[in-house]
Amino acid sequence: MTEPVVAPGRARGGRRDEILATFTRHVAERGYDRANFGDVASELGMSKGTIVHHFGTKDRMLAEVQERYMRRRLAEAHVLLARLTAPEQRIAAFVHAGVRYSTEEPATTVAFQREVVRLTDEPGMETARAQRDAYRDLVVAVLRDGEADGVFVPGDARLRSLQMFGSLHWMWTWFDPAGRMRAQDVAAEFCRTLLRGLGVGEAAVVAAADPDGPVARCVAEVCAPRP
Amino acid sequence: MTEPVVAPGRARGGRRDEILATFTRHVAERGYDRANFGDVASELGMSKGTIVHHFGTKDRMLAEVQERYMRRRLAEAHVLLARLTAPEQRIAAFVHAGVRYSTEEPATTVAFQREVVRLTDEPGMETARAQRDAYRDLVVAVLRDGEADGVFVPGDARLRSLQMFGSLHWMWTWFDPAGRMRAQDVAAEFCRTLLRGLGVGEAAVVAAADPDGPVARCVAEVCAPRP
DNA sequence: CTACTCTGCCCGTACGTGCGGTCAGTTCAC
DNA sequence: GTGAACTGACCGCACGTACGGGCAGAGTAG
Repeated sequence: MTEPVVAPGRARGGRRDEILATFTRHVAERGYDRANFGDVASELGMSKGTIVHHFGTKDRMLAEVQERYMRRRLAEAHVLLARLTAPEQRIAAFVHAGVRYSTEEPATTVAFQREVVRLTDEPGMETARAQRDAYRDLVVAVLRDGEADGVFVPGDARLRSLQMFGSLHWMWTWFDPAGRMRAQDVAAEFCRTLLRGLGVGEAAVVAAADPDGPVARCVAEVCAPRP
Repeated sequence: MTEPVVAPGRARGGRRDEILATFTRHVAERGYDRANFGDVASELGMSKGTIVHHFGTKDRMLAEVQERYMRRRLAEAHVLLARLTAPEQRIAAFVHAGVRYSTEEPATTVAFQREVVRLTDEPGMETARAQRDAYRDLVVAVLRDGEADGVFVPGDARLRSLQMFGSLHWMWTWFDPAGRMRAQDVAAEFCRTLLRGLGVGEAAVVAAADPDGPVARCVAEVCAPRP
């Protein structure tokens, strides 16, 4: 699950990343409130104090998880937007990417989605909230552009983005990466229903949703686990 | 916010309902883990012991919240299915009803949606889980029927139901019943995108999604706050 | 090379607090 | 009398975090 970071013994940055990864997994499994330093520390064979030394408080640890996650997602989103230009392809890419994360980095994704609500009010989450809003704005802009181009039927772009994010963010409650259903097939089905719902023609829908099509391949390249 | 139940003093069933309502609101606002007996009790001007006397444990309180909520939703769903027969109308009714709850009973709805995940594993939640599954099965059945009738384009009915529930269950993170946006308009937009995505013809889509149309009116009657 | 110091990583413990739940006992309606 | 509603004091525990110190490696003066 957690790849060996650098080498045994003293790794660059110490065990900081290791702590963060384990904490993330615990948040994913039990939620933030029930995740605690003691369990993380004992699982890693270290002291609670070590965690405090590296991160200070629990809040900040969660904030760091969220910020790291959103930073990667934002970076990838910009690359995808640069490579794909058709509105329906761009939307499809967001969906494929959103679903893909659930298998690629299940722990981080679930941890993020479980605790997004803390972005809205909790102090210290301003950065992560801004990142999340920026991401949503990217999607809204694509929906507006597509609408202006006549690719999507007129409608409320913000509501549509929320409808789309809802489907994706809810996945953590039912999707099992180890289950029978493949992530790509979920993405394809979601894409088809969504794009068709936006008024995209059937041929373009099928092409953009295809789990082996150009959009999905592009997403696979961009979102590949970093080397 | 909380309507005066019966009369001051000794109400039928004691203050049990009052406790449950306040607890529900606290769960909606802070989540289950951060909701505690002390705050509920002091807000109601009673002792913690009273709450324990009525409900035993915190788990059971949550279970009762979930079960009451799902019981009402299931009852209404059956009425709606009896009154509406066209697949696209039935799906639209589920969406309208789902959105409507967010304004009609914000506390209960948010409390339920925030903590649905506990239905999957936590013991003592079997009843609520069964109710939730039954509800989802109703939707899946409608999707399958519509598919068989040729109203919906072929696809994975279970995935589609999850896509739909995702959009609705996510609402608690962004929808503000007191905000500018009306629930009915959210429902209309969601309906339009979803039904169109299922392959329903444009005329039927517009009719079923109309916030003042027959489907919405039917839902309003059935889901009216009980007298 | 040696000795000394500085610094960042890490440990173990202890403290304070908040919370779920218990219990013995009181009040009150019937 | 009987039983339900209710109280308030109390317990035990889990958890976040503060704190003091240990230890190894880098830098530096001699």
